[in-house]
Amino acid sequence: MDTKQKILTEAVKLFAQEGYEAVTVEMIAAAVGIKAPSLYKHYKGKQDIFASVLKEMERRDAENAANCAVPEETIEAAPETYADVSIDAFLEFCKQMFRYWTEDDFAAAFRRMLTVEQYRSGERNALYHQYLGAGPLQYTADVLGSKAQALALYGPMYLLYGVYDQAEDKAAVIALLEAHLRSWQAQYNEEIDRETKEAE
Amino acid sequence: MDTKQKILTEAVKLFAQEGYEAVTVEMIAAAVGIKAPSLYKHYKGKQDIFASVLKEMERRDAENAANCAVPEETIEAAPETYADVSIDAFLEFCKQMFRYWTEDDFAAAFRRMLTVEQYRSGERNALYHQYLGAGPLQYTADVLGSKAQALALYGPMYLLYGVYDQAEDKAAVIALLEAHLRSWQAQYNEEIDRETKEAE
DNA sequence: ATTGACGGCTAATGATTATTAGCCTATAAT
DNA sequence: ATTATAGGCTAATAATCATTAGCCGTCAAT
Repeated sequence: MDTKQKILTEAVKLFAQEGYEAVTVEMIAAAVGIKAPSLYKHYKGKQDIFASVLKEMERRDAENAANCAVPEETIEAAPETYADVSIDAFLEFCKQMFRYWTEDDFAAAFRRMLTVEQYRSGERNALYHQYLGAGPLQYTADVLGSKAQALALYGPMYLLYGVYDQAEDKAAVIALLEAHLRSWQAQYNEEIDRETKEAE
Repeated sequence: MDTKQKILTEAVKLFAQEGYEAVTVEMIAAAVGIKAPSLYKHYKGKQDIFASVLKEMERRDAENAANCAVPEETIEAAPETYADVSIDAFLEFCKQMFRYWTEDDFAAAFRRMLTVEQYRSGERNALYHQYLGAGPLQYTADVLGSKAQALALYGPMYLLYGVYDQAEDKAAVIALLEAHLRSWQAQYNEEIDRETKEAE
């Protein structure tokens, strides 16, 4: 029972580090602590393990999304009065997402796996962008109502994923993220002010 | 003569799309238009081809850097008077770099290759960050004298690499990049003003 | 007690693949 | 003219790998 799950968690780590083709079923089996043929008692083959990793991430992502208060109708519903508090909530959501994709072992490995597999097929490219690239960027743009502001907010976060991965001091990267979110908000507020004045 | 070079340009494209392990020497040979054993008249083997791709990029990068007016002592030398024109020059340099890493076929393929190979060894990870990750970020921070500003400037550019790769309308991404550079500069100028006033 | 399924193992198989051996042609240099 | 080299080819080799066949112990349910 436990073995079937462990195969997925070890496989995603190996796929992330080596890439799908470079990982042998023997490597996965060794990481789990069994022999290669035993894997076939749980999955139909290597492809099936990969597909199951995708399914497992889908499951975990839904689970995680349920735990985060996703701000749905923030700006559109109340652009004036509640803008500040809504933006605060959205930035908190951004921070939670960042921590999820870096600190959760499975999610972090999955992110790296998609990164190294993204160019191998249109399907994988779509998944990469859905989870990590154009997807979050578009979502942020929808929330903020501005593509340029979305780029200014999410771009640095996206870069920090890679910085986090290789950083010795992980806490320092989180601090850098928080500093970014604060300074983005300051700049955002100034632009809102400017637009409000221009509207007069 | 031409064959030896073509092997590198076809190999880097394949390595980018499939990853090193997933590429067979036969695939490279087919892309070049010869049979696999003929590759060994030019290179010692697959590893040697990969190593030669790295060397070739090093050569091209130096060549490209020579063509770009790299602003060395911009801010440090003249923080007050020439700050604006220096920043302009640096932003132009950023744009040139972005175009190089997206529009130059070899550089774009090399960037994707490093992206998918970055986790396979410490050496490759170091190369990835030198060319694309922490390296440019650090350089930008040195030029601007601010890590936060470097993140705000380079983060979105880094994200746009991925957006560019999958975009149907490449010109629109370049336009997005230019809009980003302009709005970053506006925000940067405001922060400089604020700091100047606080200093009084 | 027996049975059957679950999950491990070893051994075998067939495909793929990097690399080498050895051959042939054209062309440039002596 | 001859010769040597560069650069292509086919055929062979040895290794690696995914997958299958078939065996065995454990343990829960009948």
